[in-house]
Amino acid sequence: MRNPIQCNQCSMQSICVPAGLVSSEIDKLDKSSREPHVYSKRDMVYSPDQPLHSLFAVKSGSVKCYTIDSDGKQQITSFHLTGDIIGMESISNGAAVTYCEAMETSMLCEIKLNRLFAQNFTGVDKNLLRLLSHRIGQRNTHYLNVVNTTAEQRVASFIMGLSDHLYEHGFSRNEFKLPMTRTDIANYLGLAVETVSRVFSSLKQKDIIDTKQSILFIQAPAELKQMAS
Amino acid sequence: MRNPIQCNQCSMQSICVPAGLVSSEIDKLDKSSREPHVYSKRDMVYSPDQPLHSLFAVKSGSVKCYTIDSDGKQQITSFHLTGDIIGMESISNGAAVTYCEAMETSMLCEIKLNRLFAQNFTGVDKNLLRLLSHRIGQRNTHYLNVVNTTAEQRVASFIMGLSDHLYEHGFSRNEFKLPMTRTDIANYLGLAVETVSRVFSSLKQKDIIDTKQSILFIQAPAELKQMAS
DNA sequence: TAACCACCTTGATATAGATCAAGTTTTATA
DNA sequence: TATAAAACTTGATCTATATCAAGGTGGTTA
Repeated sequence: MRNPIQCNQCSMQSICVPAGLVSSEIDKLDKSSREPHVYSKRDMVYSPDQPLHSLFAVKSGSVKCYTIDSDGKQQITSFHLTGDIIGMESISNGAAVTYCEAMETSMLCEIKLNRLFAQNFTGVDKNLLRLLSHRIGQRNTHYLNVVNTTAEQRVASFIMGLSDHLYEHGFSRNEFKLPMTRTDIANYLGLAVETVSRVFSSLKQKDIIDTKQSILFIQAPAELKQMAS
Repeated sequence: MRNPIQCNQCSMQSICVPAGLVSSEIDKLDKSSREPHVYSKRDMVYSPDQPLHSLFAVKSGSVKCYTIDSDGKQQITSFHLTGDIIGMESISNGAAVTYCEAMETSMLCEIKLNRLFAQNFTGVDKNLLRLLSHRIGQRNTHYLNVVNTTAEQRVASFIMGLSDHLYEHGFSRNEFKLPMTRTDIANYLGLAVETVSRVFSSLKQKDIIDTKQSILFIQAPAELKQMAS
């Protein structure tokens, strides 16, 4: 692709794993690690059991990770937006464990693990360790949001989570595009689509949020946070 | 404590993080890292926000990790038995994020992170990374077991999970002690105690399991596995 | 051994959210 | 731009599991 953003100019430097590298070392990364790959909506980044010895950094766009059980039912385990690193659960066995699919046109950088493991790339391991540790915490948080909570709490917490993430990555906190369908949100939160739709309607009626197409406006962030608690 | 088992004789060598160390390096571990600490029932291993720069290996017994939300409600996030390493989610910020409490008399080894990070302990980082990656996968699995599943599926899957874990650590696959109460199981699975009790009764009536005090017998492993699917 | 207490079980009832159904709006495609 | 398909919404009904209630069991301590 033309005009790729170099790692040392990338907005993701602080979160991307190669951040532990000094500038001179970035040149040692091979081309596929330096340049983002473009995925169109519904393109698959990886599939279960596929050998995988890389992480991927989401430079732009969004992806969803999901499993498909024995009777063909999809279960979404995570959504990832700009600034996320994905594929961490594959390190332990060198193979993908979920499907990972682009929800819209997205750019992802591949980060090859053998490069990170090379001895001369000091400081990376510790960074990477923190990243994985943080992800374990995030998985726990999502679990806590789904177990023993009402539909309204789950949806409120989901929206707040997106809002916080986007804000941390320089986007608006109270106005953003929802890249996933209601069906996907419902699946992710363990609810029926109809229930999610009803919660959205109810939040709109209370003037806590508003929507225009896929744009979401948070009108009463404090109330929403309260609900999410 | 008298007669501690040395790391190089420990049954947990293959899973414990210091496994990456050669024998001569084990002597470099300080005393607290070499000798297990004994916890009695209800003793706290760590509490939220407490500075934590160690992992803990469960050499024997069992612990539960839980959070307490703003209105005082406990939510169990994980149970850990012999062979588990705990505290991984604390690496990212150097502080515990949950309570960790012994469910019975238990022995835990403290593994200090700064020892693992020391350069001369090569091979450890990669091991540790695999361990964390595996834990992310486990968290996903637990989430999948709780979201969009029936009470019977959750309980069946929970029992199978325990059975598999114990078998992997040299214990009987079909006869073992449940160290946690029904209330704790219910909380962990996002169910009411009464529901868990009813599922146990129903499984007993179908001759799939049996119980005698806190001992659980799996009489029809195949059927149970089928239910768990 | 008694007696207390935590834990467990079973039954009756209530309810949050699933499912079923039908229409509306938005998005994609020719 | 027209048309089809996908996504979303709202209403009616059903159901799995929560909640409420009460009794039973086993384990611990004096």
